[in-house]
Amino acid sequence: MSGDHSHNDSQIDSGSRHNDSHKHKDKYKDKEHKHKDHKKDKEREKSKYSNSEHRDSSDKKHRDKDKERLKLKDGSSDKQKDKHKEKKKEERSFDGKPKKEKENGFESPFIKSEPENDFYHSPKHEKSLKRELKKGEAVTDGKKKAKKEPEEKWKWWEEERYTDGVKWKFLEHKGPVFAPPYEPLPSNVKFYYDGKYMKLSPGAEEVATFFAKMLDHEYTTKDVFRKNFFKDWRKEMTSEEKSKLTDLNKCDFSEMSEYFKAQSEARKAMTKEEKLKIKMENERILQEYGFCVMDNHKERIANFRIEPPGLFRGRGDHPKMGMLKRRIRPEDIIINCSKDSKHPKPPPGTKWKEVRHDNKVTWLVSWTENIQGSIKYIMLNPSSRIKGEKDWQKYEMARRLKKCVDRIRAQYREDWKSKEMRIRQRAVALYFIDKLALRAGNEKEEGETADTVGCCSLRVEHLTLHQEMDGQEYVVEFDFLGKDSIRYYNKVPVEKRVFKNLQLFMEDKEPEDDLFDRLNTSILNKHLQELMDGLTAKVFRTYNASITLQQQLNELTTSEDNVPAKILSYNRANRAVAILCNHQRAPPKTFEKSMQNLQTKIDAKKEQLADAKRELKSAKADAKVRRDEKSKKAVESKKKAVQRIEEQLMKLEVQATDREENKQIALGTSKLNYLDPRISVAWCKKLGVPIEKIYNKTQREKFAWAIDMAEKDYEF
DNA sequence: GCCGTCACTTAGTACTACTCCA
DNA sequence: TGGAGTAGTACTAAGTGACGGC
Repeated sequence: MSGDHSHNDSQIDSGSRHNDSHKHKDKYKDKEHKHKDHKKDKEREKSKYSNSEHRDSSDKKHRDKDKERLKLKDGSSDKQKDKHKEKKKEERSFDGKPKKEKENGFESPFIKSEPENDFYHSPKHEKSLKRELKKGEAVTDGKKKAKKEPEEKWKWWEEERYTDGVKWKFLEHKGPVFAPPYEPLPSNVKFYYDGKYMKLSPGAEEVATFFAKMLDHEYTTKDVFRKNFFKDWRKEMTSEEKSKLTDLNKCDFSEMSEYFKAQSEARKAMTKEEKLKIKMENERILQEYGFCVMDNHKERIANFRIEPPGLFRGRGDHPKMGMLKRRIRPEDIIINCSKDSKHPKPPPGTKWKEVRHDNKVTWLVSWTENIQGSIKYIMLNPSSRIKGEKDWQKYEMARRLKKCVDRIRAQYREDWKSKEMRIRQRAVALYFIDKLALRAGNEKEEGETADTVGCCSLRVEHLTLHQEMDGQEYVVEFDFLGKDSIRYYNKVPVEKRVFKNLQLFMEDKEPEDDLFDRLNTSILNKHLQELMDGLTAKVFRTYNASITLQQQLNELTTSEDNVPAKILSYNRANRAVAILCNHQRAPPKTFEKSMQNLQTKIDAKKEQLADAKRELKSAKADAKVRRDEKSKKAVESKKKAVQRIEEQLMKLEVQATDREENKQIALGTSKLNYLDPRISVAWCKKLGVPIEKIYNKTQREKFAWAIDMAEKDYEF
């Protein structure tokens, strides 16, 4: 962590999703949130796609103990062979100099493309799928798979980038995949109202099945959920149904629920052949709809399926939980592609809402959802050029912050003393964002979402000031619900001046009043913009996460450690970041059981080790008496056995420690979104840890740019 | 300067497919 | 070989922040 950046373990221990209820703010207005139709069409129509256009610390106890243990054996065999090909010595800059103009012949290239496509489209691929299933070979990580990865990947990071907001010049795709139509229930699956069988109309039946599918979920017991569901369900009923079905409590969905459970079981029990058939069909759909062509390159689409209808499941105490998420039809869909591409066709007898050609945006398909009125998009996979460039840019921005963060910190410390309240508030808020990695905290429309806050939207009730606590002075106790209604709980000692300011901000205020009443994210970001070009509140999160990882890796790992020890340390560094960013998860349902199993394994291994040691001892004694070759060999083999078991035991123990420490912490979020991948790549290269130990296949694809460009001496 | 809209990133969870071990 | 446990993936909600109009 940077400088005084510390956080409290209590953050995780007590962290959980909470259902606080809060009073409403006056300033919120009760407005219908509706989106107007898009306006800039004319402008968009003007877009040109000419090719000639420019291309432009609680861990410490464990840590020491485990390290000691792991140091015992250095798996020198684990040392990675230096397989990295020679690369440019200089680190490439994001704004790197333009390379040679690339020729762009944007004729519809769905068919032609990289070698991998040929593979996927060939009968050979189908055969290989079948073979895999037959052999039970994994279509995941591992040696077998590694061979299949195409040799030549497009290195977009070595090419020139577009400027002036142009995202692409050619874009062709097949449009979205719609949710399958509703299949009515078989006649033997019945719905009962007030104990009596009732045949539902298809529309009402479909919505009823959404509820039935969730019957075992806690959601369906919540009043808000039930109320919203029933209200929306009634809208789908015939007038006759409406008059009869007036009380949700009298509705009996149990047969439906049983039917879906049985279906799910049947799916699990399918034969290999049936499963293969489904797999192949999915693969076919993926091949047809899962890729697009963007500027002569075939790119993977992230979410090409339209969200199916169902019941809205908000997070936390969401006022709209249970509402009906309606079915999206072609008439709701806006297609975005280039003029000169082969436009996707709507299903027979239907029309798209609109086909537009806006190359200033990255999305392929969009529609407006009915719950919040927000727009949903189909976009490209994280491994695509368009996402990768943005990611790279994000980390470059964070690195720029690194260069001026001292000046910014000095400035906000100075501002704590300002005569102006708004400046003091801004400075204290920025201090929290920097020190605690809090999110900016945009204002939210009341009644539309769960009551969650970020830094700028903190209320008086979210903080408790302690002049002294647990032997520390000026402690601020935070307790609020952040994004996704994840609880943020932390006790932080702050500087006296911050403490005094907070007292001032809270003076004469009610608990539900804003802590920073003279501040919002727009004001804060405008100020940050003045301090550094492009700086916003969220850059601090990226910066602090990445710098923390780098510092922790330096602190925790040495080249003498063996690979498992290094990985344990990496996970601990990753964990420090996850704690800083408050990335939590619900403990896995099977956690206790799996820990028990692991402990059983450890105990058995210990016994096995004791046995092996005894055998070694007796073999030694035997060899001493006999003094022949045979007994010498026996001693050697027993020694090896002991060694092998010790290694196995160590591995299990490391696994147990790692799992225990990860119980409530989600490492994935920070790894994927906050940690400059070049830090991890450089660390792997420097310490001889295979990159596969840190990043799985998907992650390696996302971070291909970093894996290719970062050398072992890379510094964030 | 405020507000609404839009585009895009970040987030946790549910489900599925795979691995490993008896 | 089958089942339990887990890692990986798909899904989609919930944030951030830019921008334009009034």
